[in-house]
Amino acid sequence: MGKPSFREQVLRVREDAIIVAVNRLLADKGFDLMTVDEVAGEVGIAKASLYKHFASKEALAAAAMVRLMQRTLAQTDHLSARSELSAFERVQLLTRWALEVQLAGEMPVLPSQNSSLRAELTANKDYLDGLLRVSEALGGWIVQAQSDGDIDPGLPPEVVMYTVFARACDPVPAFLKAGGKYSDEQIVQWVLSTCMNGLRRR
Amino acid sequence: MGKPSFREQVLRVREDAIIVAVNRLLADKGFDLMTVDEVAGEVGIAKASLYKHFASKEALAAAAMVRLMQRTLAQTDHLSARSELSAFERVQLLTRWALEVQLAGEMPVLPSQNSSLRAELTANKDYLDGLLRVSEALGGWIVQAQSDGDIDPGLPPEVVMYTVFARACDPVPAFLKAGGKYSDEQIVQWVLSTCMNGLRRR
DNA sequence: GTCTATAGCCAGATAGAC
DNA sequence: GTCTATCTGGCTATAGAC
Repeated sequence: MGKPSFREQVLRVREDAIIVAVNRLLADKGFDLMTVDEVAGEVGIAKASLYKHFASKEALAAAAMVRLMQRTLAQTDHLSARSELSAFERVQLLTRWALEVQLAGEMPVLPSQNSSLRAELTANKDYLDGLLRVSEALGGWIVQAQSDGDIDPGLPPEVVMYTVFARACDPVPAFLKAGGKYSDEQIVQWVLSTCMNGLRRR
Repeated sequence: MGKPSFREQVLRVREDAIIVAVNRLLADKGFDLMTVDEVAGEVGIAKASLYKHFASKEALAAAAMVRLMQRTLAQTDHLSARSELSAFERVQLLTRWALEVQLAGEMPVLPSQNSSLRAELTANKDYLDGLLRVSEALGGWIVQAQSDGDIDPGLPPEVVMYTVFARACDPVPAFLKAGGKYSDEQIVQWVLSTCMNGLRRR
């Protein structure tokens, strides 16, 4: 475990640039319409060079998803550290963050049906590890919010968790944004409140 | 406008079979992963014969969307005719119907980014007409439910409408179904209640 | 209108020189 | 590791016989 050489650092920076480009293209056009040529063009290297870093198009997408998981985990840790927040507020702020990322055009979206993609993700240890840790933190908040009386205790925690996760690919914000009539903040508030009010104890 | 000949009726039945197959495949794999060969195989005719009925893969998908719109419109008319229902109940029952169609694996889903597909749909008079009529009916119910005090009057009707439409492609039901722990009816109830409670006046 | 056979194209992946 | 040039496979769409 010696310190990375200068050459290794350059490589790392280039791979980061690739992943950022993939992330943006996935958010913009989705997996199927994104071509490897576009990724190479965006980064400014030849397609063959891309394949020296990542073995396949699926591997590119998986790398973007790993990055998303790391960002999500960082946000989760940040919210956990804010001791003044209730569990419900943590759930709400994580959902808000996801909506903001989506409206900023930085939320990669994958087709849930593609099996080769699923195989790549379920074989990716970094992705699974990040997903697990996010789920554990969010699941803990949900259970706490239910015992606090903020979230309906009649809902299984996993239903609440999926509902929150699903906000990351909710088509409503993009539709409202396309209409051009409302600010991003206004859109976030409406979608967030309708989501969270639906989970509240009645 | 003479009555259709036997030959024309046979053709019509065959085209219906094609559209049903396309609908199922779209629900199952989505537009990009669906191949025209699969459609032909499902119907049991040669691919070239398909192209005598529909000019392109996009036209196939558009036909499936027209069928969906017609089904939705029929459901809308049916709910309008039930005079014992409140506007809010009509909104709720239409949403429930969409969730049930989705869980039955009959909800075709198209990539919203694909531009050739968008062009095909926005050029299709039957589709646009159906969409308009559904929107008018649903929009009327929403405004009525707001003045009845059932739906939050602070939400623009279009926000409510998009939120309802979005249930048709909500990933949460499929996730819960994949878990295998709950019945379809239980899943529908949870997703429906969290959605509608989020729209309610508080 | 139905079929078989094939054209044409595009995108993922690779060969091989540097 | 980067490049140019190329291979390969699969998919949409069509030609042409019946």
